[in-house]
Amino acid sequence: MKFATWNVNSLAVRLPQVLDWLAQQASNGAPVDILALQELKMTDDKFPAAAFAEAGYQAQWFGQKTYNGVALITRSAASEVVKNIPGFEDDHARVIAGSFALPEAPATSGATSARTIRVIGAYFPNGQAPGSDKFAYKMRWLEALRTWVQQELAHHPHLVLMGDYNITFDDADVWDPEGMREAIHCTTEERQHLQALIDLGLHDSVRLFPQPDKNYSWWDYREFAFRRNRGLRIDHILVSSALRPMASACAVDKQPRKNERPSDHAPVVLTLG
DNA sequence: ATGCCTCAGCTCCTGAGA
Repeated sequence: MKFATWNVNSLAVRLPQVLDWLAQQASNGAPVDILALQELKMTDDKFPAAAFAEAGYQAQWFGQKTYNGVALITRSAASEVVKNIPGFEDDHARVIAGSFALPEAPATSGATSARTIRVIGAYFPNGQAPGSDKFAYKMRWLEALRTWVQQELAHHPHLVLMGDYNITFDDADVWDPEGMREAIHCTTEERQHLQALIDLGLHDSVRLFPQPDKNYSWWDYREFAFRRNRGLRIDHILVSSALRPMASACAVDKQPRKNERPSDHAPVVLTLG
């Protein structure tokens, strides 16, 4: 079972690249089962559901004009779909969650929660700069997310939280750690929130496996940052402790960043089983 | 360089991204 997250920076612009990438993944033997998209930048009525259906995918989406917007593109049907963090007032479309059948679940337990996987796709706030109103919103959002994910984990031991976190774990995720010391995406406060998610019993999938040096998921469009590999690792797939033993591979796929007119983010891909 | 690139929108500039 294959999971992926990709901030596409406008689905209207990137749709052909997403469809090509899904087709290419399938032709390589293992199709993506669940793809979380961020930054759709479109209203719900503009979502290209028919194009995904033609490619063999169902979709759940939560759009917004100009900014934000998230979706789950999936081979099987979603249930228990939730949009945004319950109880947290938010003008932004940043979260979409769904439950899916888990084929690899242990046969010993008959509980529904053991046979389903809970998937949360999220576009974490950027935060702009420490001390700004947007940073304060990011902190409030992170606090609400943690509280909700804790509740979700209690009901769904098999849980994946993936998306554009807009937070680096540590200096290894930053091309210039000294230059970006306590800058946005790298502050102690943001990293404490990320650690608080880990402390709920989640694991950074990428770090479960050997990775290349300077392993990033986002590169600025400017200054030839991708060519120089001046990037950040801010897109993450966190898996719960119950799922961790099933993880067999996880990596950033840099190939789509080499496309003509690419997103500034590359997809991260996790294989379970 | 409070810029550099890219995208959306009340589009020939501005806000936002990260």
